[in-house]
Amino acid sequence: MINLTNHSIEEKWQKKWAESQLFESNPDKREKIFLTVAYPYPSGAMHIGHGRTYTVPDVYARFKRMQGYNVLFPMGWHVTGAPVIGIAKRIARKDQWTLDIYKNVHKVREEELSKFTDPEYIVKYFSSEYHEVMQHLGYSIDWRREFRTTDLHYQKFIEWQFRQLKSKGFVGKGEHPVKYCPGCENPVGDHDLLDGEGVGINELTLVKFEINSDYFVAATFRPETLFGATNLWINPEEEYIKVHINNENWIISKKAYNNIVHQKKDIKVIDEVNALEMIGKYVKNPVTGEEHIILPASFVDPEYASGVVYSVPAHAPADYIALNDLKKDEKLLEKHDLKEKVLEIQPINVVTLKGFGKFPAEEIIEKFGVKNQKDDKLKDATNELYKLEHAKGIMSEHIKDYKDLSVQKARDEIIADLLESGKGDLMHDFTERPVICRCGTKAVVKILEDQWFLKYSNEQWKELAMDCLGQENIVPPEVRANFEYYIDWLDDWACSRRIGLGTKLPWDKQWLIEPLSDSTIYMAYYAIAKYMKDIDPADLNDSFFDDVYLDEGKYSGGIGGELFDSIKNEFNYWYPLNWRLSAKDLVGNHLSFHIFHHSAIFPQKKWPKGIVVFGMGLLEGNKMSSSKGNVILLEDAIKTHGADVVRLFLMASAEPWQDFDWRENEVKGIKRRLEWFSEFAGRIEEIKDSSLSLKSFKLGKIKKPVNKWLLSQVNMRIKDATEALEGFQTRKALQEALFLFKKDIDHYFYRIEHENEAREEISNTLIYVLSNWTRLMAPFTPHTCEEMWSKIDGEGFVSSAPWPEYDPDLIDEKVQKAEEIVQGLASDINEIKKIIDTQPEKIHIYIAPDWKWDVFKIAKEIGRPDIGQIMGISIKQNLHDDKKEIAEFAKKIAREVTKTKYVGKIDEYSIIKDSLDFISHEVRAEVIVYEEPTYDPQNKSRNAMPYKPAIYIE
RNA sequence: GCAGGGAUGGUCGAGCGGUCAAAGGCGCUAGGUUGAGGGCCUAGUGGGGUAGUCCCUUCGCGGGUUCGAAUCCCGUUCCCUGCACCA
Repeated sequence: MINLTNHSIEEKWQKKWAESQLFESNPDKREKIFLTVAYPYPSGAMHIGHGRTYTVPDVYARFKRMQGYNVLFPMGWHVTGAPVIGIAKRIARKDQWTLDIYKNVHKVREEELSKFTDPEYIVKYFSSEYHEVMQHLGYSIDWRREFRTTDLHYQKFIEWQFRQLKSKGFVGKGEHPVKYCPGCENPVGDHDLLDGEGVGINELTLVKFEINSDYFVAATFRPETLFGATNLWINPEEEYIKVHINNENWIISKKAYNNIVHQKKDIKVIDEVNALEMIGKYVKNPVTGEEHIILPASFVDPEYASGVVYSVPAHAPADYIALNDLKKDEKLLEKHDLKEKVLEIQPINVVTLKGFGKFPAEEIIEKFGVKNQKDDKLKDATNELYKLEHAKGIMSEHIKDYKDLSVQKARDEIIADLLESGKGDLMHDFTERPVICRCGTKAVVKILEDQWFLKYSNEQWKELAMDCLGQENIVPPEVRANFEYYIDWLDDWACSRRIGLGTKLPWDKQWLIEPLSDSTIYMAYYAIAKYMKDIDPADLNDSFFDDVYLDEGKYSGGIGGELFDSIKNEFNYWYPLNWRLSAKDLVGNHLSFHIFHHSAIFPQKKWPKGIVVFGMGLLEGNKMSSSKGNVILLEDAIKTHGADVVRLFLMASAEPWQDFDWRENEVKGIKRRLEWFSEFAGRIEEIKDSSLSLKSFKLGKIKKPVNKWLLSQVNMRIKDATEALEGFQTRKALQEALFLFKKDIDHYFYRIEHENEAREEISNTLIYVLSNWTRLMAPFTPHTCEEMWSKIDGEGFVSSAPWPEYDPDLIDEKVQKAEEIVQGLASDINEIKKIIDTQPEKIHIYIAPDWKWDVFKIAKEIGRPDIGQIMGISIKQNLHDDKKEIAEFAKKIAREVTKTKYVGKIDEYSIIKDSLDFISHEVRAEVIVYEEPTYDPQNKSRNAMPYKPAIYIE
């Protein structure tokens, strides 16, 4: 047995692999496979969740290598991006929470932690840690190609990539809303927030209601309801102001100005407005031309949007109830002298909604039991109605320009119309509040101007991307629909950033290239990365990349011709990429970008060939999360369980695209299974009574059914495991190659326990099994398998041994069925024994006569439980004299036959005869099998059926 | 709301027209092995019945197609994931 937590064995093989340069892949005559997995963003320690991500490609790479392919599996470090900047700042600020996480979860030593005020240091620290852990796990990575995305060479590559995209017209300039902290004067990401994580940004429509050549500007999510407006709402307890913008004066709340000022150019405050005085005045509806009164409402949030709302009591529960509240509020009405004007306001229907009357707002308020405008249930009622009308609403008959349109469609058209006619505008606000920066300042939505975009909205580009996707293999196939959806849906993507590490936009150096955009075609960089250490970045001009990657133009620069040629050859050998592996949640951006960028830059023959998508990791049923401390570090897991156990568990507990759950208990189970496997050779030696060697081993002729059975099983497992691995189904492959296989072998050992003859045939069978099994397991547990392989004199490394190929001639359904018959017979006898509750001395077994086999075959060919037809054909063929018996039998098997797998006639007599020792032992009695029922006092033999011999116990 | 995926026995999870009372793991029960324990091996793990290989109920819920459905179709309820500037 191999001690799995004896790390010297792991180290020994890792060292030998490195010394023999086994995984350093160079172009040669063989067929190649190039696979990459998303390079990590090393802002923390590597935990078991990451472990699965990187073990899958390693297993596949090892598998393909054994199949004879030239496999390239490289690794790099994605250190561009903003998060580490925030982390470094927080460490510098001695933020306790951050310090705790890094000390206790990421297990960074005190003296190292003090250097973490430098973001570059953080990524360097963790990328070397990742590197080490990956080596400890025995990954078959070609480390000569390792790089960081801040390397000067890489930056040259990215600059080229972006100039390419720009020259093709796929990069454009525009504006874009972001979360922004006025205090820090910087855009903020989720990790920079104290509160408001995951909050989105909504677009609202601004509608201009004229009053004395100025405009009250109301914000709405539902501009299609403008036709049902009855009045305007403002909050009389808040301050309102007049601002000047685009030669217009807008009236909005003072607090709203603090947001809008970040979104509109050339906007300035020109006057204060007395809100109370405005109450009772009239504004003009820009689409209907009607006059609406301005009324007071406490529900109007002065901080949200513009602080002005127009009222649609027919469809907005808040408006409806605020109007009712006001109608009842004698004091307030009196105060503003509004009584008559308010009482005459009636809701106006705009949207027709099946199942509702003219005023759905009224109905939904009753349904939810909302009491007044301060009731919490108001929000639920509003959401409910909003959803219903959005999904199923139709514009009513009397809305002349938009009638019969769906609400969704009408809304889009109205927004476009308002913008075009200058009667409306757009603004943004958060979906939820509050959103607070870690510095304590309230964040706002800011429109960044001069922002650069990747124009994923470009139709030609989308088409290219679709074409590229169309020729790729997607694993699992269900996510293809996802890709199609996202490629269609993706809009322009802001690809420039103000803060973070990364490459500067080559033509506009104030911007950094955003990290999801500088990691889309870097697989092409791996192909050339191993040459970079001897190359001056200055020699990597655009002509270099044009020539190497696109075979366009001619390189002019300092790199020598011979060297240049091998770089170019190397790329053309490895590209296109065969497999790209990444996480499920990146389908909508990173992986789609990968497709977009390849299709834009590379000719079709260099387009990627396949994508594999990963699920998430759970820890004892809970989501793994470094920030919550709910992780196990890989390094720790390796120390306690051993590298192979960790690998095995990660591969066996779920398919790559499913979520896996790290349960300590099950990990221990896996460990025992692997120990069992590593003991296997020892058990064979015990049986053989001498040491094993694969040198000069030959299987020889196998005669015994049980040995044939095992050979059949082995070959079936090889076949199934290989097919599973071809499709990245590591779990299924291991079910076959380890768990079910182990059951076969348990069964086999149990079966031959009382076998004293044919020891040589048995040990030969077992050595055959061992040789195949060790190779079958090698991609999963390479250290254990190398150790076993060397102990049995396998040739070279098992890592480069030929992958076992199944022998179709050895997979024999009849042999498998025969074993089933023996098993079934023993358990049937035991069942009957239990029922009659005696300890018999003799058991007689009768097999089905030939005519029953014939009838059975006929029944099988008919395929349906049609007794008449079975009998008809059987009688016509004159299979048996006694028609009554045929009838009886036909009736019995009619239904049975649809449930039984028919593999042809089996010589049951010799099968059972060969297994008499085993059956006798199982049933603890003497067993006699008859070819003909020469002794059958109770006429039990008539019960015999194909695959089900009859039994008589006495 | 939009898109995608899912609901299987105590639990995790295969199966995706007949070989399905439904693989395998874990858990539980019994037996064997062991100095005890662990481990390992064997058997059982929805209910009932019988000299037998059978019957009944079950794969979210309700219908349907079929000689036959966990598997196909329709409806319905519930759950998970993503929806962007975050790697």
